[in-house]
Amino acid sequence: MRWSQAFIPTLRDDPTDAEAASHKLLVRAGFIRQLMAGVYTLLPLAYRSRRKIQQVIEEEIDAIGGQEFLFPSLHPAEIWRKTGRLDVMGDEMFRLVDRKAGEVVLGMTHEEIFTTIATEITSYKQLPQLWYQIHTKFRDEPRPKSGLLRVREFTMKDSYSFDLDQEGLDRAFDAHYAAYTRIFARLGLDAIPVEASSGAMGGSGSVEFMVRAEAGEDLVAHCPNCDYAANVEKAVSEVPPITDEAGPAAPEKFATPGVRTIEDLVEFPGGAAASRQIKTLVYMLDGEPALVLLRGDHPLQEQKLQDRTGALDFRPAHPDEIAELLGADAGSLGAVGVTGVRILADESLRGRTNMTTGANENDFHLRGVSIDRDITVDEWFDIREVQAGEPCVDCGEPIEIFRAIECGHIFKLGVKYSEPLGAMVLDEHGKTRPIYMGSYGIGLERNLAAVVETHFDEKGIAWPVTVAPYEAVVTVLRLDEETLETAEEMYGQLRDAGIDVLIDDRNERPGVKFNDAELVGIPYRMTIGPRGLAEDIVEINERATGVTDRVAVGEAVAHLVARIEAERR
RNA sequence: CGGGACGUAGCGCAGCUUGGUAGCGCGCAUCGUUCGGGACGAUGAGGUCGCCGGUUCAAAUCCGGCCGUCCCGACCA
Repeated sequence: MRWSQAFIPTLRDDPTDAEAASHKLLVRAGFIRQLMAGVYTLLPLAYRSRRKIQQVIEEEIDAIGGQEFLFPSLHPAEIWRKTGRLDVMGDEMFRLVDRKAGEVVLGMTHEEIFTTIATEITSYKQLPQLWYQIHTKFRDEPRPKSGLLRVREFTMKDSYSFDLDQEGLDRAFDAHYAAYTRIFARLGLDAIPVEASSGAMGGSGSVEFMVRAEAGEDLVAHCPNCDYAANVEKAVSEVPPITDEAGPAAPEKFATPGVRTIEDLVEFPGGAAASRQIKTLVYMLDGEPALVLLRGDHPLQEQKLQDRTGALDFRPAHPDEIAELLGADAGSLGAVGVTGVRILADESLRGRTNMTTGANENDFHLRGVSIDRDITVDEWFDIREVQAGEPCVDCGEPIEIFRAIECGHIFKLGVKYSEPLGAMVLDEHGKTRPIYMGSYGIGLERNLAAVVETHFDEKGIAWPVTVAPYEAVVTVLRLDEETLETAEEMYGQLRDAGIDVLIDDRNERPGVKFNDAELVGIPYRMTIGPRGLAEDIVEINERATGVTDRVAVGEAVAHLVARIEAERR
């Protein structure tokens, strides 16, 4: 490709509305343009990179036995109704009505649709099967952001495994785990597998592949010592035991004027340390109020609460709902003596005595509260969010918490979809059994953005060869006859050698060409100018390191081809 | 959904307080001089000032409504 003819609209300024590095750079370097909130056009450079990611994924999924399909994006709402997910997905699902008033949805994932085809599997002899596609997903995200990191229309590789039993599913899951590890490595991503919440997908277990990045929207708890890693939505840590005094025979009410927060009560004379307080939160779970109890210094992890309770509709209660329920405002709430309301408590409160909590009367608290004696806890859960520095459950070392991008997610689904949709087989004893399923997803554009998030500097993007839109650019410094002729010769030879190469034949000054090549992030630049040619040399510059080698004209192509091929993987 | 901000040329912005000819930088076009790290000069093209309505002799500017976009919190590849 000739740069003079290529549509590579680079910009001098960062777009104002971009925050994330990948967002700024992909716009500025001419890879993407926004069409509307969370919807982007991939310009030729981005499309080339995405195709390379796609190629890597196809190779690795094919290598574990994947068969590639292409499923529709338009789905009848009815299929989603059968598994109950028409409601679960809520407003995140794009819905439309066709001319015959039929309810139609746009696919946001494809468990139901793949399973519909899988009903044609009738015998255990046909198992296992591993099916996948690389296609568009639509999700009406409440808040698209950060360029390609979180969008409403995107490309996903989604695969689905079909096995006779749990052991088969485990094997398919492990095969994907290994394939994903290879995929991310080839893309130049340092992806950490972490335990994750399964959310709306359901099933028995899931692993997310997380890439550490400032622009990431997930928090990962990680132990640097033993490599324990989990999404904070799932992560656990040790809670050092606390020895309480027995306390009084019954709770004692005391006045706490103006005390509204845990911190206020810590400071208040006659108050209590945060670890000796009971925090009382009110949540509406599917329309029903529930008290949620935690230690004063422990934050609630809402995803855990949602996972444990299975609530679909889920929100903190409004102030008026709280007042009506408990007769006091947030800041003076407690669970002592409360009946007729579901009370959920975090495990760390078990057996605690002599605690302090709100009295359900504004400006009053109770001290000397013993959980078992004074509060009717209906359900005990692990619902607290782990904090950096807490001891690792496996080795006791302090855990760290960092931001990360979820680049892939693999799920053990079990029979959640096969049973309601009737994907059954006869086993070797002639018995009807539901197929065990897994599902496995990688968002292509998000991975593209994740590569940028981890491969850039002040000059622009620095693509790994495996994802770069072009592997090399031949930069022609002067368009005089001799220089141009040599450059064309090199360009032709590189193309013949199978290199994805651009020739920058624009009538621009060298600085413009250097800056554009560095902004776009092409891994190797062959610089050809009259000065070098006078000495029979060209320069080969590596974008990532900035290192420039002077190479004899006659050896330059072979030199560059060898380096690029070594990095293709 | 709750909170905050913004919408003026392809991109980045000023003008709005105090109503009266729509401006700057970059980019773009033509010509000339330049040419190993975003050149210089000359000439020029390009804007329904987000949309609808109101006030006014007159609205980018004042008022009302709507739409769009971004950012911060609750959701996911």
